[in-house]
Amino acid sequence: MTTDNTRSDSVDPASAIADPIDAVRPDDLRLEKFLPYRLSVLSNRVSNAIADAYSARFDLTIPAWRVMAILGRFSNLSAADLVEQTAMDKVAISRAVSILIKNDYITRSEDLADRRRQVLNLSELGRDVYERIVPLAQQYENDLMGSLSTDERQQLDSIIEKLMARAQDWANRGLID
Amino acid sequence: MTTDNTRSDSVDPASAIADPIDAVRPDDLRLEKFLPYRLSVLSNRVSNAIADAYSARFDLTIPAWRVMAILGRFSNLSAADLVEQTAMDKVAISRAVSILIKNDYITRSEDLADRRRQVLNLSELGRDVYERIVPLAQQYENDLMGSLSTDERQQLDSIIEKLMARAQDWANRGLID
DNA sequence: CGGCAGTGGTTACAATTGAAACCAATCTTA
DNA sequence: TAAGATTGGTTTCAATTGTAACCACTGCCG
Repeated sequence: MTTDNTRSDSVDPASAIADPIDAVRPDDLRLEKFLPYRLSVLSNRVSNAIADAYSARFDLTIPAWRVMAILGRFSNLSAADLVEQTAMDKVAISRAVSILIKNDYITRSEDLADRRRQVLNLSELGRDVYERIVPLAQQYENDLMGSLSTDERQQLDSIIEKLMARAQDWANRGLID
Repeated sequence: MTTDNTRSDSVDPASAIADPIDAVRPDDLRLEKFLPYRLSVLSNRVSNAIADAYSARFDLTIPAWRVMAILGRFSNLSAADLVEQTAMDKVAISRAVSILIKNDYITRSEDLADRRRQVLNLSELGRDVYERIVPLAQQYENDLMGSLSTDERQQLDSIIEKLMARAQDWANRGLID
């Protein structure tokens, strides 16, 4: 029996004549309007759909795909470079790289100048796969963007930048308190 | 040595005089412009910041907080009702509920009409905590929204709805192929 | 009624993720 | 050039999450 909570059980009798709008707790939080919640649901839906597509077609996880996406554009990167470019942490990179090597999608070679570093590149097979994934990814992107007007696409772009910057502040300066 | 991949190694000599713009592979994918990636990074940053705040102050995970947020507004819900309202699956709900009960934030009672169902409500303690979390959540929301103009807030709202609907389509109709 | 399909919810187990410890190589500085 | 600090990357172990199987109960149909 889903019932709205009214204030009836906690309201002070003296204010019982208050405006009816008060019948809904003024500072309840509507989860479905709460931005962090909505972002999370949206992002999960999108990511899950795409993850399914990649794994079905190429046996790739999203982290592994991200690494491929970067290595498709830039060559001779180290794992640390990938950390910079992907917003993933080094453990995730390490795991993605080891999967990709097992699949022969990328190659790893020592950096003779600094023997801690490993130099990563797409293999030929990896390049082939990359060239087949990119259109698929773009198809998803286009399909999403297709639900927006040209104006909305620009708006979204700039809105995301602003929100990202704000959330980044939180991480840097410490949280709101 | 981070080097841009140019087409120099794969370009056909006959087209070497092509427009210089062609020096960047035309169908590379720029991860940092790719909407699913950006959504994921943004959502994770926001969620992590908030999760830290909730867990530090109230020992609550995000799933548990979502359950509280719903129970703060609606009473006498079953776990199945929560599934409907939160976009979480029933296992996640079950786990969140058991944590909340352990914390004495919610109460669980049998539904005599249907003995499979459990009726969930905030406890008094839970209501107190709820009333302290809501302002915190709103502070995060306001802080995020504070980086946007009034117009942008409306735009974002409608853009999210559209993207959500599209992503929902993917889940329903099966993926793009 | 008796059987069986469907619902509400939990449990068990595997896969994924995160944090910290760790190893190896390099850099710094005395 | 030896000692400690730093960097690059992997491993280990615990916590979180996802999937499937499961149990208990209800509701339907013969």
